[in-house]
Amino acid sequence: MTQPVSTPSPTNLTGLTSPASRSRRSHGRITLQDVAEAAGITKITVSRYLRQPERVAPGTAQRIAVALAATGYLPNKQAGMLATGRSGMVAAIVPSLANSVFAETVQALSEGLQPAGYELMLASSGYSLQREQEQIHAVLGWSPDALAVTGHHHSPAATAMLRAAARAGTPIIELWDCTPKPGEFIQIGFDHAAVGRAMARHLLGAGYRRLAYVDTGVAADFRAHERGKAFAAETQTGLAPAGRPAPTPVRAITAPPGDAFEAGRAALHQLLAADGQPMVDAVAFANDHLACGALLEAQRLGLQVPGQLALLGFGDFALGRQLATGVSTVQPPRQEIGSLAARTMIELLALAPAERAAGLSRQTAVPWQLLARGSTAAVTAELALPPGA
Amino acid sequence: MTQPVSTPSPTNLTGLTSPASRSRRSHGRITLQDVAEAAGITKITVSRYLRQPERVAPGTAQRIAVALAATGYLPNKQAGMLATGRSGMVAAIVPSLANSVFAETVQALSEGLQPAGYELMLASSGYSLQREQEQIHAVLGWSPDALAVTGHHHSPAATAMLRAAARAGTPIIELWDCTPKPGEFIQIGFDHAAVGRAMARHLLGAGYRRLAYVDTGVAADFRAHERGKAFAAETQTGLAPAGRPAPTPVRAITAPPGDAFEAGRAALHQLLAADGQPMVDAVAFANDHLACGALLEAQRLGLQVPGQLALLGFGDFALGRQLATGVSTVQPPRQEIGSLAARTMIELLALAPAERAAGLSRQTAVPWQLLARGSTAAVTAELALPPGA
DNA sequence: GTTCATGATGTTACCGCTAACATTCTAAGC
DNA sequence: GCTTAGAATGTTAGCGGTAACATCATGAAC
Repeated sequence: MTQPVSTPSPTNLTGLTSPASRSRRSHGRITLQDVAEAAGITKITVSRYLRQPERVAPGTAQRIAVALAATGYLPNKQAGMLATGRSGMVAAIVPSLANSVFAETVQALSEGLQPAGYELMLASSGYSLQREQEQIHAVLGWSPDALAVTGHHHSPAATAMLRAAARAGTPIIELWDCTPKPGEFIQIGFDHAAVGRAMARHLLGAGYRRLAYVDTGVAADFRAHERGKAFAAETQTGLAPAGRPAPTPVRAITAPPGDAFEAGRAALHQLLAADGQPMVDAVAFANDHLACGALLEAQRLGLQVPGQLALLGFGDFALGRQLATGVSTVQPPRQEIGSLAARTMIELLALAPAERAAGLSRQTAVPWQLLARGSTAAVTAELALPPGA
Repeated sequence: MTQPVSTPSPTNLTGLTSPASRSRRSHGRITLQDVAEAAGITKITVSRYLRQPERVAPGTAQRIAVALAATGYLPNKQAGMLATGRSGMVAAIVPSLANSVFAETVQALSEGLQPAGYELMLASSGYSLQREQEQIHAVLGWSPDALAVTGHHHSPAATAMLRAAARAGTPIIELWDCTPKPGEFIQIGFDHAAVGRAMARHLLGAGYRRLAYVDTGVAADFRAHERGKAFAAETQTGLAPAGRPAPTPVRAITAPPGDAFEAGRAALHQLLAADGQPMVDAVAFANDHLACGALLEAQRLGLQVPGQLALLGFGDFALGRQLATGVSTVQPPRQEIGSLAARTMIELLALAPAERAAGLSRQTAVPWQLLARGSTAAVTAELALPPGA
C-alpha cells in the first residue's frame, strides 16, 4: 500500500486527521481519502462501495461502513460531476413563486425528481426576460442534467444558450406552454389560445353578448395575453359569424399591477358606466384573483352575479370554489405539468445521449378543464340577445 | 507556449475544436482551454480575465472577449468550486411550496441572493423530518456556502449534520423560528409561543371567554402546534388569574388533513352543539385558510360573525382581507424572513471563516403584528362574561 | 501442476478550474 | 548602461472524485 501519511490502522476511526497531513490547498472537508485511511484501504474501493456495494468483499464493506459512519463522510457532488460529466441536478426557472400557480408546479417537479435522486436548483425571473436570460446563463454553469423554463418566450440570447445546451444533449423543457406547431424544445403544458377561445365560447354559449377581458397588469405574462387575444378573436367571430364586424367590440382592459384582488376590484369599476351599471354582460379575467376581487366588489356594490354580470376566471384557485357564488374558471394542470416534467426528465436522462436526441423537441399537451360554476350561470331569456345580433 | 494540439491562431474563432483534439474523457463542453486557444493565450489568463478583468492587458482582454463570444463559453461552476472551495450556491429546505407561506419566503430569499450572485438550491421536505434529514444529506453534498432550513425541529441525525457543517464554517439558518433561548444555529423568525399568547389575549381582551384552538391536520407543523399550546396556556391563566382552574377549559381540536378550506368548515361543525349553536365564543386557527373556511361555512349556516362566534386566523392571506367580514389574523413577516436570511448569508460569507464563527448562532426576531378585523370585533356587554367568572 | 476465468483491489490519469509560484518583459531610477 | 520594481503572462500542482486499465489472489478445469 502506498497511502500517504496517517496510519491506516482500522481502529483509528475518529475521523480526525491530523492537520499536518492535509495539503495546504485542502478545504478541510472529509474526503474519500480520509474514509479509506480509516478503513485501511484505498479510496477507489470506498468509491466503488458507495456506487456498487456488491462489488466489494463483505468484510471490506463492513469496515467501510464503519469508517463512513465514524468520519461523517459527505460525498462531494462537484467532484463527482467533474469526473462523470453528470451532475445529478436539474434546474428550473419560473417567473415567480409567491402567490402563484408556479409554486405548485415546482413542488410537483421537486417531488417527482426526489425519488430519482435529482436535486433541484431553482431561480425565479420575476416575469423578466432579461433576468431569465441571466439566470439561464448562471444556471447552465452548474451543468444541470436538464433544465426547465417557463413558457416559450425567451430573449434571443437565452434561446441561443438553450439551443446550445439542447444540442449538447441536455433536455430543455418549456413548462406551461404547448403551441399548435411544435417548438424547438420540449413543451409540457397546454395551448393558451385554445383556453381563451373556450372561455369566449363558454360565455357566448351561456347567452352573454357584451364581453370583456381583463388582462393582468404583469407585462410579461405572455400566457395571459395569449388567452386574452384568442378570447377577443373568438368573440368577434362568434358574434359575427358572417364576417361582419361584431356590433359591440370586445372590451379589453388591463388591470393595474400590484395586489391582484384590489386590481380585480379596480378593473370592475372600469367596466361600470356613470350610472353604476355594468357596460358589459360578462367578464373574463387573466386569473382567479382578479375574478374573485371583482366578484367581492360586485357583491359590495349590490350587483347581481351572474344576473347583471357574469365573471369567469382562470386558475381554479381554492378561494373561487369557496365563495357562495362559485367562480367559474379554467382548471389548469398545475401539478400535472410539474410531475410530468419530472417524469420526462428522468425518462430522457435514462437514455444514452445519442438516443435522447429524438425526444428533445416533443410536445405534451396536458388537459385542462373549464369549470362552470355560479358566476357564469346561463342568463335568462330576456337578457340574452338573439344569436348573431 | 505549450498549448496542446489545435492552432492558437487568433483568427480561428469558430469555437469548433476538432474532435481529435479532445481527450477521451472530455464531456464535450467548451472549456477555458478552448477559449484560450481561440485567443492565442493560455487558459489562466482567460481565467484571470473572467475574475479580474483589470489584471490583463487591454489588447489581450479584447481578444479574450471576442473568443468568449465566439465560443459561447459557459464557466463550469463545479470545477471552480473544486478549486476554490466556494460554491457560490446556497441551499434551502422548506416544508412545502404549494399553497404556502413558504413560497413567499423562498421568493424573497431567491431575490435577495441574486444580486450577490448566489444560486439557490431548493428542496421541499413535505413536513417530514425524515425527508428533511435525507435532503440535508443530499444538499450538503453540493457544498452550499450556506444552508437554510425551516424551524428548529430536526431529527438527531439531521442536527448532527447541521452541526458538522456549522463547525466547518457554513452558516446554518433556521427560518421561521426564534426561540426564547438561543439555539445552536442562526434563527431568523419569531417566537410562535408569543404569537399564541397574543392571540389568546386578543380574544380575551375583546370579551370572549369560551375559546377554542383549531390546529392544523399537518402533523409536523410544529410552529402551529406551538402557537396552539401557548394559546391554551395563556387562556387558562387569563381566565383563572388566581391560579384556579378555568371554568371551561379551552377546546383544542385538530382539523382534518387535506384541503384547508374544507378542513376549516369541518372544524366549525365540530364546535357546534346539537342545536346548531356554537359551543364556544371565539376560535383561533392555525392558519387563515382554516379560518376563512370556517367563516364561509358560518355564513352559510347563518351564524353571526363575530356576533355569535369570533374567528381569528394566522398568516394574513390575501383572502381574509377581502371578505366582507374581514378575518382578524396575525401577519407573519413572510418576505422579511427570506430577505433577511439572504442578507445574513451574504454578510457572513463576506467575512473570513475565522471571524464568521461569532455570527453563527445569533438570533433575529422579526416583528409580526396582530391585525384586528371584523371577525373578532369586541362583543357586546351582555355576551361578555365578567372577567374571571 | 499448469492454465485461465473471475473477483477484489490498486494505480494512473484526467475532469475543468484556480492558488501559488515562476518567468518574461517593460520602463523608471541611478 | 545596468539594475530593478512592477505589470503581464505562464507553469505546476492540486481540489475530490471516477474511468480505464493493471495487478494480484483464488479456485475450477484440464
